[in-house]
Amino acid sequence: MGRAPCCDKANVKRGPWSPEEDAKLKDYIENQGTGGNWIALPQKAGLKRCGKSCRLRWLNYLRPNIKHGEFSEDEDKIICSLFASIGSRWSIIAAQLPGRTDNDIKNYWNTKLKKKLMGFSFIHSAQRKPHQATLLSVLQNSSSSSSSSLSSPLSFSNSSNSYYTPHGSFTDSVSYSSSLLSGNSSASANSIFQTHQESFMGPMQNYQVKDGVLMFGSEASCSSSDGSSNNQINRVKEAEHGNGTFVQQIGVHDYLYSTSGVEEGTQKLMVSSAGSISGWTERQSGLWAENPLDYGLEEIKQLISTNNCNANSFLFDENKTEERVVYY
DNA sequence: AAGAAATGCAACCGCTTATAT
DNA sequence: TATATAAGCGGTTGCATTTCT
Repeated sequence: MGRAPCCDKANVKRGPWSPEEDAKLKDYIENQGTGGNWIALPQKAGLKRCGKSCRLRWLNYLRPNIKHGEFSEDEDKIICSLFASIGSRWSIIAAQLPGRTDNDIKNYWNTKLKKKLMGFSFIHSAQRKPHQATLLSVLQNSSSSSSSSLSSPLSFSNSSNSYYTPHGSFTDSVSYSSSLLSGNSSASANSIFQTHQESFMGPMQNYQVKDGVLMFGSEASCSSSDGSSNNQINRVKEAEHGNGTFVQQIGVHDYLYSTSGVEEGTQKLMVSSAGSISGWTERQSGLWAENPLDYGLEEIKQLISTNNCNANSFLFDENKTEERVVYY
């Protein structure tokens, strides 16, 4: 037996919202708030809508500071890089782009950004080896404007000995991740990561999935060759230390997290199966490979195609043969 | 100019997760 | 601890608009 529907679908209006409905919802929420109960809200606000529909309308369209319109190059970079690291976790990606909604980003990715990336690949595929085209260069070259420094909360680099380092507003997600890291595993995220692990070759060899945690780098290389010590890595433990910091134990190694920023050492990126991203200070050097997120275009393409592997909606429609000729 | 195809995006659906009881 | 319910989320759909033939 399935769960009860959230509303009586026969008695709720569906489809596009009218300006009058928008005004009613906006007025009500601005004056009364949501009251923490979306299900009851439409009746109170005098709307013949499902609570879920109201919530969606508010979050995606009516709430203040929503940014509509063109995405900037910096936003493109953030979206692509995060997609490459965590997949289609749109809400997490949206959290790094103030004013953007997950729905907006999802639509933008599906309709434009994917094509932008792949279109670049089409242009350059005859000029360079696939793995030489990093994500960064793709984005930079696909833009007429070249920005040397980014104002985004993420920094990017395609040089050696550099990292994709969460900082600035990204530290927000550290505290966010601390809750997610506590064992909520997402099957879909796991499967995505595992699929990626199988799919990625070359530059992406330097990460692995361990007990639901995607780990960039070459941790396996520090394990004993017989693999026995791998078992020690499998358990993730964490302990709150107050004042915004906590220590996470991954097998035999401890990592210090801080909501106030990374204090010392080398910043690293970890993505848990729940999709959280954390920067941390590595206490023990030599565990991780460099450039964990210096994704090549091929990896992005693989990722895109893997995410759509069972769908007719692969990046390019089967009927659109022009692009397919390039890649297959 | 008209019809077809492609595109973009708002909204819906249903599953998962979080929370209250 | 188990169960019920609401919220959150990502995938998908449907329709209006734009572009192509």
